[in-house]
Amino acid sequence: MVLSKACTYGILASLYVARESSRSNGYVSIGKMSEKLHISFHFLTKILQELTSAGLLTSMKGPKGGVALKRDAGKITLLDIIIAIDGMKVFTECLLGMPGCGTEKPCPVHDEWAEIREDLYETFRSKTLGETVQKIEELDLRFALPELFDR
Amino acid sequence: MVLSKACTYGILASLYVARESSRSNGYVSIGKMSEKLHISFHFLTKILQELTSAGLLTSMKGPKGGVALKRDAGKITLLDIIIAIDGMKVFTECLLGMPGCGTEKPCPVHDEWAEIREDLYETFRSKTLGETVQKIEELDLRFALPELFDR
DNA sequence: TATATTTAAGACCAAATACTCTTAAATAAA
DNA sequence: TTTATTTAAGAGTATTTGGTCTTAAATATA
Ligand code: SF4
Ligand code: SF4
Repeated sequence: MVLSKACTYGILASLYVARESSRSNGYVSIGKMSEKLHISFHFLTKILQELTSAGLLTSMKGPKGGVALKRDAGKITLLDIIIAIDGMKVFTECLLGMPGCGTEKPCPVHDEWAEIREDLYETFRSKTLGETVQKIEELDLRFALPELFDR
Repeated sequence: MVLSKACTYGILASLYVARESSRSNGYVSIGKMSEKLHISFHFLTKILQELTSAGLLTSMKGPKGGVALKRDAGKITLLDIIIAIDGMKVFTECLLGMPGCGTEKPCPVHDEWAEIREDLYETFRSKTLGETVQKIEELDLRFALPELFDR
């Protein structure tokens, strides 16, 4: 698996928050979100805390509390989320897991792997939450586990 | 990490076996191989057992025993090794870990991910152990952990 | 045939990841 | 100001992956 489970949940949740705030603006409840996305509340909370401390979300406690995007949805990319949760290693790690190996004395699959890694990076870097949510609405794409949130 | 540790070790070991048999033909000792590649003997043994039961290697017990390629090095691809150890899931799995999601109602990154996955598959499918070993010799590439085997 | 060598098999242990639970702190609203 | 609600923090548990160790079986060779 390229991304950790926590990271994929983080992406799905961020998209959910971006989508909700584009409608109702205000804080999005983690409890409600966890039900809609079918992700364990406590686990999701912890993941969102990472995004908050990374400066991508803000949170508020108490009734009507929850999380919200800190920047505009058009200014946060999927890459931002991934780096905050899994780190850059996703895009720098070696395919064959060799330490200290690089371009000077590469292994036989380095060139292809470096290119694929670059493609992945570019894919995430070029997608903002805003654009992605828009695409989801337009094309009726899915971004939740089995049952998509009702409406 | 795209490939499991076991899988990367399996690839490195297969290349080692292919390289050795191109010189000395006969069985390659797992003990010696584990020293040269700096991989734990017992762990390596277990991995090679998987490759043996997958029909990629043959083994022989006793003095002068070890493992050898079952088919010609030009007839075994890196993909064969990967499928034997990690399975096809490497190339079919969803980037966002969504179950039962496919092309009919895809998520916003499906197209890019499907293409990247396909590139990866093609990279491994197109590389035989034979060709790869040849490339290693010609270009003096590395395929062992820190210390490459001495000669 | 006896012995040393080597893989096979599987139990076992360790570390990382995934997930849960409890308690505390903040805050909105009654 | 009291209470209900909600996130924060961190301890605790489960599962998966990575790795070790022990014992058995095969076989070459002395
Ligand atoms: S050369 Fe191969 S082994 Fe080395 S970093 Fe690149 S992909 Fe990894
Ligand atoms: S559409 Fe997205 S979530 Fe669904 S299988 Fe493809 S990559 Fe995964």
